[in-house]
Amino acid sequence: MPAAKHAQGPGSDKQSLSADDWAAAALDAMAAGGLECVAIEPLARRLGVTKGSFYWHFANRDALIEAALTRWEREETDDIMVRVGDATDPYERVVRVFKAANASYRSGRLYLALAAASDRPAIQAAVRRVSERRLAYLYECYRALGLPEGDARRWSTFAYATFMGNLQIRRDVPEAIPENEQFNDYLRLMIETLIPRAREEKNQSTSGQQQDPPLQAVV
Amino acid sequence: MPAAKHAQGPGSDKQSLSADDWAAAALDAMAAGGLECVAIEPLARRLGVTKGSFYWHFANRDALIEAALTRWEREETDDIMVRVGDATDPYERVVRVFKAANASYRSGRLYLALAAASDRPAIQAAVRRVSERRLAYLYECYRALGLPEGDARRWSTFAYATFMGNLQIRRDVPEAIPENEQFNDYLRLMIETLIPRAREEKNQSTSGQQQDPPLQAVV
DNA sequence: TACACTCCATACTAAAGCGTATGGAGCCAT
DNA sequence: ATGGCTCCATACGCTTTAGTATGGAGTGTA
Repeated sequence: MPAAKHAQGPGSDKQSLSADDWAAAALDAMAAGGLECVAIEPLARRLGVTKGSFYWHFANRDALIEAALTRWEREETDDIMVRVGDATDPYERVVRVFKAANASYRSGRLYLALAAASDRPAIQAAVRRVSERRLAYLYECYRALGLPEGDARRWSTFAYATFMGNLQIRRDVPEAIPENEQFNDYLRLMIETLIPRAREEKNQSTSGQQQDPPLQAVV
Repeated sequence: MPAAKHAQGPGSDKQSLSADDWAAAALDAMAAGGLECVAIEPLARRLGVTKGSFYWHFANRDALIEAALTRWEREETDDIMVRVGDATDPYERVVRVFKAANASYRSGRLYLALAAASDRPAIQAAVRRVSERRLAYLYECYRALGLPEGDARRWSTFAYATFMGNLQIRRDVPEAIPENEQFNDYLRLMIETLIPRAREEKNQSTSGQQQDPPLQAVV
């Protein structure tokens, strides 16, 4: 199960855990059961080693959490870059962000688990940085769509809130989120409602869901 | 600090904790620091007693959590009833729900803390019931606004996602939520966007925030 | 006065988790 | 082959917490 890739060793790449393996395992445990599940001995059992391994790679539990947060922030940034890709059209960028936000289960659960650790300042700071980065990205998209500062600020916050709320609903009441074709209708409603340009160009009705070009499923 | 109201005792109402006092303290700890903060000895210290008191009122920690959940569900129901009040107009009802969702700090933190305890089936079930109840209420509001089933389903889920996301943003990135008059603009944008009747009757522009009747602040 | 009941304090056990100390197996160099 | 380095196992101590056992102060009742 462990990736077992050596970090600085030149030759040997057999069975030898790296610090990053521990960080990855910590994130997995975090996404599965929250911060309290990031315990050293259970993680060691999951990795097939004992505490002796952990305390060679890390000074203490906080160091592990720190490393996991660093890895998480990098994952999040890479994720956005990959999913948004090379889209230059701001409308297309927001659409892709929207689809991405509803696509990855693990990413959503991880964010919610980390954000719930409100008593850890380091975690709180990382969560804040990630959210601020996303909000700033959305804000720039709305600016590029031609909205003035105030409107862009409001629309981007509005849109981000809807992203986050969908994550929450999907975790807490999964059956409330439509599936398959129903989900496409739901996604289209949010996209058309939350991107002003879409509303201006495509229709002027209030529900508009039958004559628009279909969006392909994202899951 | 403890309310010290006797439950079944006829005469004495001096210093004597009831089970509900423990449940209330558990919810407070939950809202402040999550489920892991619901520990018996710390709670006892906060209440000015020892574990002996706790294990007289409850069989074990799970029983306390169960009682706290019951109290929470009742609080949530009462809260909605009180805040929505006697409004019969569905538009007004949704507006009030929206304002209420952004009004109570503690309620939002409590929901997020409970929903983060994904490893406790009892908590997960209570969170699901509360969310389903809110979603059903919103759905009926949108139905009363004249929307067909599919549209009402999508709009109510959309709106609820936005509620929840705003709670999350307010906890994780507080400065991202506008304040004072800026907040009123933000609130108005969401309300007008998320309630079809408002968009139909009031304006056809895309941002519309300067000539509408002002909404009073809710905080 | 004797008894019972309510509510809580104190003193334990057991388990889980963090952290430390130490040694040891494998490998590489000289 | 000897020493040194990397990575980990084992054993221990410490703290926190759940849970139990027991007794005791206060109050009411016969």
